[in-house]
Amino acid sequence: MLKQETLSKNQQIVLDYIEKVNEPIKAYSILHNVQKKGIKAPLQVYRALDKLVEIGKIHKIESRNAFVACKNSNCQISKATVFSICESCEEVSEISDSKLSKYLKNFQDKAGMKFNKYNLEFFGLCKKCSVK
Amino acid sequence: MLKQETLSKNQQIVLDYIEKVNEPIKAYSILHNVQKKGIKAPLQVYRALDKLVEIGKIHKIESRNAFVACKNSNCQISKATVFSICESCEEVSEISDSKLSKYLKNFQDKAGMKFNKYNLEFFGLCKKCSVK
DNA sequence: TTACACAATGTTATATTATAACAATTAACA
DNA sequence: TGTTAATTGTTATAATATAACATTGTGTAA
Ligand SMILES: [Zn+2]
Ligand SMILES: [Zn+2]
Ligand SMILES: [Zn+2]
Ligand SMILES: [Zn+2]
Repeated sequence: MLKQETLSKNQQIVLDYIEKVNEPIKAYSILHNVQKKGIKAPLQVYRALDKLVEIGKIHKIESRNAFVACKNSNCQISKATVFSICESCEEVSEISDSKLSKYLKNFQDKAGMKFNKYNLEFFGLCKKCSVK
Repeated sequence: MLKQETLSKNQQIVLDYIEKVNEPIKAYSILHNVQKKGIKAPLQVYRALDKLVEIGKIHKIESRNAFVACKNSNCQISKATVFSICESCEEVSEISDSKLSKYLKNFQDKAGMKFNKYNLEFFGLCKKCSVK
């Protein structure tokens, strides 16, 4: 079987919603908001989320247990993610910095581990919250 | 009041256990293992964990919801953490690489955010699991 | 076309992780 | 000593995530 190129019904419903809200959102919040589309149980959401993360359409913000759509068309594999998170307003942005990416991709630890993935989360204050 | 320099009873019990096991461990696993010391409820564990994270004695591995003792005497503030995680055996190590630290500390994103903290998790296969 | 394999779905129940709320106690300090 | 903040104890509950199993859909190949 060829690799799936179209999303299934539930996957599409969940992705549509995540792309619409355009900010990190939690699984149960997704559930509440797609119930009118026929998705009834947490598992249906989590399964869709798993798949969408796997194919890089969305990312999980680990420190927040939240999911956000990928806006970075070139990270379709979800293997190298960098986010900035405002600790005041919780605004999250995906950072796309080729120099940083290259640096991290090539990073070698002393124990000789073979890395195939990383996730970096920066925390601080966004511009708006800095001036408050 | 001066900044606390000694740990409270529950904080010390939890820290002792985390340092003893010397690998990432989950909150409820800690709970089960310190019940003989008189800690009875999840909240007692979580409160101790919060404090220990805050003062940098332990770190949270966000992608695993687990906690590990800090072995890196110079990151007493828990504001700049880097881990390698083996996706096969789940071994976790704290990476201390001054060049990487400096690079990340000085990283500036395009939106002008002021960062005061970061957490980086690398995923891959450790040496042992690579040869399997 | 039929049979197969696999992906996706539906559903119920349950496991795991974490916090709310409130009362009581202890420790630091002016 | 009186005041404040930190810590503890306790019960209940919220929030996040998965197990298990039956069913349906979909692409592939005999
Ligand atoms: Zn992305
Ligand atoms: Zn902000
Ligand atoms: Zn550390
Ligand atoms: Zn390993």
